Amino acid sequence: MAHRYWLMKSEPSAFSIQDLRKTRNQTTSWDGVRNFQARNFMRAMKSGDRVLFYHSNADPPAVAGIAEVVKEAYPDDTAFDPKDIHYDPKSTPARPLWDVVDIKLVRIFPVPIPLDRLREVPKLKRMELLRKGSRLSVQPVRPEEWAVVLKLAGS
DNA sequence: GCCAACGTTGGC
DNA sequence: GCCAACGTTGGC
Repeated sequence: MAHRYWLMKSEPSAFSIQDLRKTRNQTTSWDGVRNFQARNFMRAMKSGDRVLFYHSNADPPAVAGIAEVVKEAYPDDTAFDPKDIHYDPKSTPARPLWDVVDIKLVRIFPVPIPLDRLREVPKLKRMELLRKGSRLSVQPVRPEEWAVVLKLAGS
C-alpha cells in the first residue's frame, strides 16, 4: 500500500527539528502524546510514512522539514514514570494507554514554511492545521496537500 | 500575556 | 447523560 502523510507538532523550545538532527541516528521516539485522536493517528502510521515536522509556538510557527516513520506504534514508557512530566497513572505496562512511534529525519527545509504562507494557498484550504481552533498535535495530511507543501519548500 | 477553541473531569 | 468548571494548546 502507498505510504501515507502526516503532520506532527513540536514546540522548538522543547524539541526542534535541529534537535532531531543531533539525535543518534537522527531518530527519536515521539513521546508525550496524551490525546486520543492524536494517539489513534499514530497507531495508524506505517513504516515509511512521511511526516511534516511542524514548529508550534514558534516565531513564526512553520513547517520545518520532513521526517519518516521508522518504527510503528508501541507503548509510551514516559506514561509509567511518576517523575515524568507526561506521567499518567491510568497507563500501566500491563495495560498501556499511550503509544509512541519512532521517526527519523529526512530533510530540514532550507527555509521553513511559515503558517501565514500556508494560509495564502487556496489548495490548502482544507488542511487540518489551518482549521480554526485546530489543536491536534498529530494529524493526517492529504497527498495533494503534501505535494503543495513540498513545492512551497522548493523541492 | 491574552484568550478562543477544545478536551477532560466530576457533580448531579 | 448533561454540562459547568477547569486545564491545555497555540496563534497572536
